Amino acid sequence: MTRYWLMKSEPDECSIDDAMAAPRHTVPWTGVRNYQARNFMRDDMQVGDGVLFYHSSCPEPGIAGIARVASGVRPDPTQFDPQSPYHDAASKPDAPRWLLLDVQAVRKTRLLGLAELRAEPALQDLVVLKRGNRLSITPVEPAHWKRIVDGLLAD
DNA sequence: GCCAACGTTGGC
DNA sequence: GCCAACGTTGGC
Repeated sequence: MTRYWLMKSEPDECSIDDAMAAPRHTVPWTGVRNYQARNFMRDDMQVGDGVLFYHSSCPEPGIAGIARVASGVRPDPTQFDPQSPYHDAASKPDAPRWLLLDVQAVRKTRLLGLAELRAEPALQDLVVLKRGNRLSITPVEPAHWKRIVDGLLAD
């Protein structure tokens, strides 16, 4: 249904450069530990959907690239790995709690920082700009996608 | 490091 | 089911 998404990644863990350097520019989106974000992946995201690749918890937070959804969901193996910071002892292999999908980077863009996004009147309702937003995956309205990809990033 | 905002947990 | 306590997120 929805065709566009914004996905947050901490660049220390997986930056747009890391994704572009990966085989087929594709990385497994590990570490989602929020039910709403998981349900987006499981129920709503489809191969080919557009993704705004967002860098969070870093010196320059903002949109750093364009990507696409490249697979359906499968269990996130890090939940079963005791060494992983994403380990979830309550999740059992026969009933995995957490899922991931593949994200394929399309291109790195100039950094569209938060201040620039907030300064754009057409983007006032972009979910990631809302106060207190903590969801790591959020839907993006087609008009917002167009404003960002065909507008701000088209220079 | 601070702190606002939010999700989760657990006692009742 | 309520809600206080707690942990986490994430910008600054």
